[in-house]
Amino acid sequence: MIKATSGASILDTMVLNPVQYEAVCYDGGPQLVFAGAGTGKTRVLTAKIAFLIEQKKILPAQIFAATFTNKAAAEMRARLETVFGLPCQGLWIGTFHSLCARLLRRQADKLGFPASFTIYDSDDQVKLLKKILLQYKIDERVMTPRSVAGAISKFKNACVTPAQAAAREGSFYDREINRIYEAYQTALKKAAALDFDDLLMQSVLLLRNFGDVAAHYQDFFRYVLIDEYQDTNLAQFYFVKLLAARHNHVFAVGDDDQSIYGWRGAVVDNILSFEKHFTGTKIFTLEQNYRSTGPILSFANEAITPNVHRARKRLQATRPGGVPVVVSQYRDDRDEADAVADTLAASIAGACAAGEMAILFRTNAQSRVFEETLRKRKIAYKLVGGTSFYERKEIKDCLAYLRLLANPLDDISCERILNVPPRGLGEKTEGALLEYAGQKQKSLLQTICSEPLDPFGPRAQRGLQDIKSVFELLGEMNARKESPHEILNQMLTLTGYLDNLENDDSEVSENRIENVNELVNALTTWNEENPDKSLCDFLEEVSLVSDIDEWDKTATAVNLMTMHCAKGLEFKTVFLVGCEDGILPSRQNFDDERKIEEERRLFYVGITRAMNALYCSYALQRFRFGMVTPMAPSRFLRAIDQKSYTFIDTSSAYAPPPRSETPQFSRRDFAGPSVKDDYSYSQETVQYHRGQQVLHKVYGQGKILAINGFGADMRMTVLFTDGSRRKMIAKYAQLEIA
DNA sequence: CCATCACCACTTTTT
DNA sequence: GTGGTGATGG
Repeated sequence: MIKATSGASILDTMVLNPVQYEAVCYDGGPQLVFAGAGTGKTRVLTAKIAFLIEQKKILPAQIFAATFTNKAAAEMRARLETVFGLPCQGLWIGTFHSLCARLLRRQADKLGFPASFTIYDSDDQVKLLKKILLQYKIDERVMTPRSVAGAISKFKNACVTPAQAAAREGSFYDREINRIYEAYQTALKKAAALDFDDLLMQSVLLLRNFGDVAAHYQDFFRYVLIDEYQDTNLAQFYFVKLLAARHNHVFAVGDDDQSIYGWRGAVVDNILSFEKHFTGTKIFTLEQNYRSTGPILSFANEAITPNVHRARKRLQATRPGGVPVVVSQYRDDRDEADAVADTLAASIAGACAAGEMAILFRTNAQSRVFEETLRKRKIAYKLVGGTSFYERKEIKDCLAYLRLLANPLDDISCERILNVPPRGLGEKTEGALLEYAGQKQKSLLQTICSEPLDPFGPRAQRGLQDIKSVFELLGEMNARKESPHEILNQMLTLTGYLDNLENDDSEVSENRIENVNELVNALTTWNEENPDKSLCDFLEEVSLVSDIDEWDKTATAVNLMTMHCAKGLEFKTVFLVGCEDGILPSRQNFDDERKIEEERRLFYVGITRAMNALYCSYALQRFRFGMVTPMAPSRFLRAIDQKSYTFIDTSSAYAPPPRSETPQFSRRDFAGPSVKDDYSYSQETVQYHRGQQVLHKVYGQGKILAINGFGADMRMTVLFTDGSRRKMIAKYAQLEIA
């Protein structure tokens, strides 16, 4: 480590190693910084901005810096402002999506959108696609809204417009998709809405199709900085290429080994062939890892080595000492959770604060067992992600009102609130309203507010009149620039939304009331912090928050999140749970070696979050999809030399259960790489047939309704005498023939 | 029109 | 366990 010494500079206060320092101060054109996990990437990026503002005298407003999360952006800005005292007014720093939204709001008219356009999330997207599929009379079994959404997303991530898509050769299915894509884009435009992918694609189209706009921004933005470059997609690449065309100052930071977003269109090739696309590129490689101890790093290096598609590099440990990585085998998911809780409790009582520890898993569904166990043990935890606050029904309802107020063309939001709270506007009225609006060539809300309501029955008229007066009042408030939280409060009163929830005394609605109140609070706070921002700004922020943006590092609770979510974070102690084939790697990626490599990178990302202690674990069976399923240790673990970790098998610590309860598979001790893939099961098969009366030791007598598969994979549905119907795996169910 | 219940299919990761 | 959908009765 050396300290920068060129004159009195902010850089002097930042401890940078020689490569970091060189990367920060280099100013000879495009730069690519390969920054392995824990090598000080954020530090370099922050220092680079400081260098540009302080040394190169670049105006903050002329720097375009794309980060991976809003949180990272906010932290960097705060650091620059408060620690270094640099004015960052106008600095373009944020996620690609929010930066593009900012750009598009300013130039919306060029693309034929109002500046107040709405941002549709995947939920809205699916709703809109459902409507279109219905219109086109396409059977949902042939094409689901989700699959179409995926296809459209693919187009947009590669910046393929409907016209370009239509010009391509393709199967009947492809042509159908193209038709829907075009209809979908038309519908979005009519609703003055953009989806997530549009934010990127339309920004590219803006620069591509409007030479003067492009020239302006190309001239204006002197430097373009991109973090996590390995996770950019084609649209983002085009955008960067266009934006930096004039000054050619591109500063990209990333790590191909941490590319984990291929499934949503990211192209690792963006980083791997950066040099080819930006001539005169200088490459910097950061390999000094300051985060993890030696044992964790060797484990990480070993884990990622099998990947073929990567730029060769190896992280160097700088921290001395360290305890071995622990790999543990458990009987089932509950045992795994219990053991993790034990270790957590011991650590909290000892050396490590709860907030410094994290449980990382592959899928959100895995969080459940841990939540239950931790709650039982009274260990405070914080679940990051899952269904985020803003995706809850009641919150989306409230936001739909606000969105509709900001953009009366948004029919999806209007349909959402039409009968929420219930006001007698059911399916029939909705259909009639849709029809009527179509005739009048207006949006739903416009029709309700400005057309005679005579064609509707008296009941419907009353309901529609309700909506009309609500929006007239809210519209006036908005026009008087009253604060968004007052508008929300007024909405809740006028519509009786809260009253409606209060009348329903179920536990769910109690929770919902709390959530709505939380929304009011959030909006109030936001309003205080951003007195000059509008309702539109709030809605945009809400649409673009990511799960991790909500995360608070200082909280004194154990962190639970997916490995994807944990990217960019670090914890003193990390539990990598559910390291099982079928989960990590996911079964759905078994057939594709490239996807397996991405799963392996995810495993690598998980490992490299750990600073001092890493526990990897797997269970031999776990409760999934409503039944107990046998599991085998992850192939990623099996590929690591057993000398690189300490193995603990707690599954054999149990006293052998009575014979009738013993699962009928041979439980082999895990023995590192020497173990073969044959986690075989004994052939002690019983002949079952449909309609047979059987006896279960917990549920009692029942009848076999259906049998699927055979041998070790046999599953059956059994109807028990208590009326319950259960799916079970034959070899665990231990059914006796009655 | 609305609330309720039974049944279904689905659970990879997310801006 | 979830959540969405469809049939049924109030």
